[in-house]
Amino acid sequence: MPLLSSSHCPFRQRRKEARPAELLEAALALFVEKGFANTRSEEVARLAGVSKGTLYLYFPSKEELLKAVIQRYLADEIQAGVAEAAQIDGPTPVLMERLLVEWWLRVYHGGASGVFKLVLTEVRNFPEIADFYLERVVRPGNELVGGLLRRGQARGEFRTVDVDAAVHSIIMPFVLLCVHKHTLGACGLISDLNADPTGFMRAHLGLILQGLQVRTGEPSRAA
Amino acid sequence: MPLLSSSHCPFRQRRKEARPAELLEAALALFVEKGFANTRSEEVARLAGVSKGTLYLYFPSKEELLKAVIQRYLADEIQAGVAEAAQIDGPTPVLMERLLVEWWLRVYHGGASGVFKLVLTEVRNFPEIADFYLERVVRPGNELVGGLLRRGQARGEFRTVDVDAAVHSIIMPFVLLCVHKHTLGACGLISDLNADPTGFMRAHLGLILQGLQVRTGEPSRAA
Amino acid sequence: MPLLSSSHCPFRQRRKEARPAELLEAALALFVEKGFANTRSEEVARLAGVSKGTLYLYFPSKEELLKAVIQRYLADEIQAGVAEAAQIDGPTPVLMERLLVEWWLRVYHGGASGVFKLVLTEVRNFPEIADFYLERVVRPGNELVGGLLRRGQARGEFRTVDVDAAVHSIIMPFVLLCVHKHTLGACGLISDLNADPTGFMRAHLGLILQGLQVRTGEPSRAA
Amino acid sequence: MPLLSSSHCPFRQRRKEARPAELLEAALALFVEKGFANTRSEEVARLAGVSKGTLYLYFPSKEELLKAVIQRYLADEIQAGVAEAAQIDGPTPVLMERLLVEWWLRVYHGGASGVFKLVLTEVRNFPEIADFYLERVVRPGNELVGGLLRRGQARGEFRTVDVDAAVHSIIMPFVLLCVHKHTLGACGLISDLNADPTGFMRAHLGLILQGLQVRTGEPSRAA
DNA sequence: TATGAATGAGGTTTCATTCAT
DNA sequence: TATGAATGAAACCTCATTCAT
Repeated sequence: MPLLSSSHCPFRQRRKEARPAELLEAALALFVEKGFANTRSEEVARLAGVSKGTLYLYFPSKEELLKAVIQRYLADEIQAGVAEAAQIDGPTPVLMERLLVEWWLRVYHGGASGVFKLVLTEVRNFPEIADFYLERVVRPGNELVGGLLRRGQARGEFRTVDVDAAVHSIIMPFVLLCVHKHTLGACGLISDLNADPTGFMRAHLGLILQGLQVRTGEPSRAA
Repeated sequence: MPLLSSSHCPFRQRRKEARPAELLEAALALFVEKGFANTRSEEVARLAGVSKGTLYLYFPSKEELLKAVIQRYLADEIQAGVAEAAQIDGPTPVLMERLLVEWWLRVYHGGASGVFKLVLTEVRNFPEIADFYLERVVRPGNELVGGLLRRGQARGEFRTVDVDAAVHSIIMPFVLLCVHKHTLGACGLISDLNADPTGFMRAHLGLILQGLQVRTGEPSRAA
Repeated sequence: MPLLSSSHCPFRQRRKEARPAELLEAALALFVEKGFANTRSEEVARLAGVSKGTLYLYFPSKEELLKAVIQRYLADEIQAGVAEAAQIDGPTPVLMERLLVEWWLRVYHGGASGVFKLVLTEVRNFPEIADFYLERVVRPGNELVGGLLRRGQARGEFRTVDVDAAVHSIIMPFVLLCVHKHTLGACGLISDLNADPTGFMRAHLGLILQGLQVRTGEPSRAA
Repeated sequence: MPLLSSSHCPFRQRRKEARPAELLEAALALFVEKGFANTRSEEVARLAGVSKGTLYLYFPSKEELLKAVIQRYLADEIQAGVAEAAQIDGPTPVLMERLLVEWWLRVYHGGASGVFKLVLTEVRNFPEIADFYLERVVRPGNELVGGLLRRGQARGEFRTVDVDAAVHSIIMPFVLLCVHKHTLGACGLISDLNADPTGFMRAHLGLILQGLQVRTGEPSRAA
């Protein structure tokens, strides 16, 4: 990022560089809340504190703005999680608990949370989103969790299961939790779920980890 | 005087009674595929084989059509599942496997499948949908699965777990599987998941059921 | 009117012959109340107790229905007034008072009243109406009142005035009173005027008749 | 930063300020000519030299445009008349002749003329118009003329009559003259009336003033 | 760089009229 | 004769996008 770019007029310069981020933030909030088609581009501009025309200086169309929002808010968080995963060590169940719950809580409370709803809502209309989402979100996510599962199996900590299916069993509730936050949860309902996301995440992972335990008398893969 | 007016026109009469269902079917397909806002009401009419104006003879507005679609396609399937659950008996794990997988496969392959996407997509714009969805879908569903879990715990088949959380651990992947069918799955991607939904459902439930098993040495609630 | 026309099926026959009148009555009420463009042809049919299609068996279009309404409800009343005028005799001021007030009260309380509003409202859109209205309403009316004025002048009862202008001075408030009944008067307002139309008519004619009196010292035409 | 934004665009600025008046003028002409319901909002825009969308930048709906037209074109003229009346003095009959005929000729030839037709045509559909019309037009008008009548009676110039009724006898032909200008008069007919409005107004007022004269031998109120 | 006035394609909805029964 | 389901032209209004300033 050009933190110290071209020099004249420092104030406008700073604004100019901040604009895209401000517009993306406004767009994320509104697209998630009202849906892409129901958000007027002027609303995005106003929420970002600029005028309609200015939006088009930074993004060529509303559709490109949508894509930019998704890219911006998903890639970061996912990559952070993957990077984190590479750095820690210890018994896999403990590791999974620490890594997944902590990571996903950041996702849940951060900007990326709403993007899950946005992607589900808009992929059919903008199929390019699918490619990006699969490449940058689904695949790294699956590999991260799948890697942990295989690690646990290799170390004899987990019993032998269909890794791909288990990955989905683990991740899907996490994803849907985010989606609910911005759909039913935003209507003042389903309070039990979104009232205590941490509690649910822990309970969910606890259930799954027990499901992965090596059953007595059953030879684990590592044995 | 048309003394027989109530049935004086067999062909048109039959059409008149068939229209609403035909329109709802067309609306479901298009709303799920393209989103509510991106579907022109004329498209719905054409797909149902009638003209723009005819749609408005049966539904007062596009918005009411949406609500009718959701009501029509969800209530049926859910109630069928609940009714089924009341009639069978046997060991709870077997029962869960049979009931949930069979039932949900019908949901997955039937019309209700797309409604999950539709609800997630549109609740924020039409909050009345939330009430209906919670009352008719979320609550009965949670009670069905929660009842099975408590039954298993009471019979000493399952260990003691947070029932509400476990319900979500079980159901959420089933729901998201339906949503994926109509989002990423419809983009020709994520073939592993939507290529073999039965396989995933079985694997998922297998993992969960093992997670619910009474651990050796741990006193179950029933013991 | 064919009161005893073709013989079979007396009930339907009677209905069939009553239909046009019933439709005209319904149309008058609705056109006056809501305006021509804001009245749906189905509403007219329903108020007349028939279905949409039946209306078109009797009138080829909504526009023709409008014209028929105006013709039907104006011609009668006006001609009645003219006919009446020819039959009475006596001092012209007394005659005018009797004739005009009585006649116009019938108009005011009858169906023709609303047609004045209807004509003012719709002539610009259907200029054929103007011809009919002028020929059948304006001209006979003017001639009736003008005739009375000239009769009074000839008999030395009225001073010499511009007859055409005086005709309008006399008639216009009568016409506007009818219009008000269906416009401002129908909004629950201007109660003083429409609360006592007879009172106003008498007072108005009284003022005019005094205005027509032969001034002392001024030679009347008859002298 | 656009520090001078409030005036940074002289040409467009001037247009922006001129637009509402231009749109109101176009709307008046078309609404009076074709009726409110028969005038497409795009026609109004085109006549004002702008596009459909621009109209909606200045008026939120066609209905609001109608109300704005009525307010704009009536209030001005009426208030001008009232203001004028307060400033002159002399014998009441002379005063009435001068004031009413001059004032009303301005109304007749100005924009307000058509609004009378518009109000009569549309009050039933938009009852809010009635309140405004009564408050701003009917009441001031009645008070103006009523005041003159009472002044004349107090000064012994007029005989005792029902003031309210006389007010209507005076005003109604003036109003209907305006209405005729835009209805029958616009169809190329009734030429005698609208060919010489001044003549009619004078003749009408002359007749009324004679009707108000103190009759010989009758004690006037002032005597 | 930033603005916001202007555009016009496009969407929802209405309703006069037709026609099979 | 009477019905009312069906049609589709036409109206209102929105909003993404442009461009003069």
